[in-house]
Amino acid sequence: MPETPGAGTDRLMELLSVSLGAYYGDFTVAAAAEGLTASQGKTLSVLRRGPSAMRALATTLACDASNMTGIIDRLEKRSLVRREPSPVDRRVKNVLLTADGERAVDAIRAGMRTTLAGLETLDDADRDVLAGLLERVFAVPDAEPVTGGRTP
Amino acid sequence: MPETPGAGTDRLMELLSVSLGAYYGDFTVAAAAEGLTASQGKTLSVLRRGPSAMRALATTLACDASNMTGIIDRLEKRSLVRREPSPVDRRVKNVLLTADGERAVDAIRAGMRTTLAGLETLDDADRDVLAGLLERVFAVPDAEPVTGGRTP
DNA sequence: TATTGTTATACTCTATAACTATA
DNA sequence: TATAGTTATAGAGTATAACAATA
Repeated sequence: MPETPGAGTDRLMELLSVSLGAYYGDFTVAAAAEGLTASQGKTLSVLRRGPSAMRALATTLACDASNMTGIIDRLEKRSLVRREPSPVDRRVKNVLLTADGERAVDAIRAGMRTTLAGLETLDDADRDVLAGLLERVFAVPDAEPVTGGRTP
Repeated sequence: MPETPGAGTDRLMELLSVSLGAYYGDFTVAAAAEGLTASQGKTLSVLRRGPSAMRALATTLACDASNMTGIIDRLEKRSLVRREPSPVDRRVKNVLLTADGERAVDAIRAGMRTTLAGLETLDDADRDVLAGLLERVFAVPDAEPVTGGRTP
């Protein structure tokens, strides 16, 4: 039972700030090597998981829907993504990655050498532990208490 | 001995990407609550560790020196930072946080409720483990092999 | 000569508001 | 009426190139 909630939190917040800052810097440099901005790279990364409507994309990227138009415009001009009208709702447009877009995402990931090198220093067990902790802290692990579940 | 280097790396990279997105989103919202952009908030956070010359600040924030002029201009206009000529080199200007600037940084950190809540789910032991792993992966643990060090 | 900070420029990102075409 | 995507606009971030002051 931690007596002082938030006691060791300050140090971890600082460490997260530095760590994720390093990750973000690495990502930005790798994206720039492909001639892409961080936002463009992030957009492509999200689309790597599958097609998405403009609105959903904006929600995922936590930006206003009006931004997506410009970002997707520029990516489409470079043939990295493609807009496609939804078959079920004529208002929505789905965005999908082209083959070139997939290649770009992979190139960015492969170009994150600092981060990759850092991860290589961990063995499989450590990776599992880190993954588990990150999931608990950030993935908000279906935190809702199951209806009717026990509350000791 | 990991037979397949990079095997479990993909999943971790994906997880880091999601974690960073969550952290950064939380930070951006908390900064916006103070009327600050993410870049401004990041700049203030860096200055929380101590004063810094314009050039050093740009290096830390991984952006061009010319950007800092505008960012610091806007922060200074709001009395969150102050420029001060260096006593030792008349070319350099040191930037320091004002009392209001310190308050703003603290408010941002306190406003990152999602991240703080996530960290609260960890007990002290877990926090130590996470901190240790992050340091190993990102802090670039003086990776250079000590000259003359053993290479088993 | 090299470096620090700044300016000028151009492009991208970002949110707000208003518009259109659907639903 | 409500929603998806777009446009217009304005402010902020970003890199490049050029500059003055200083080292």
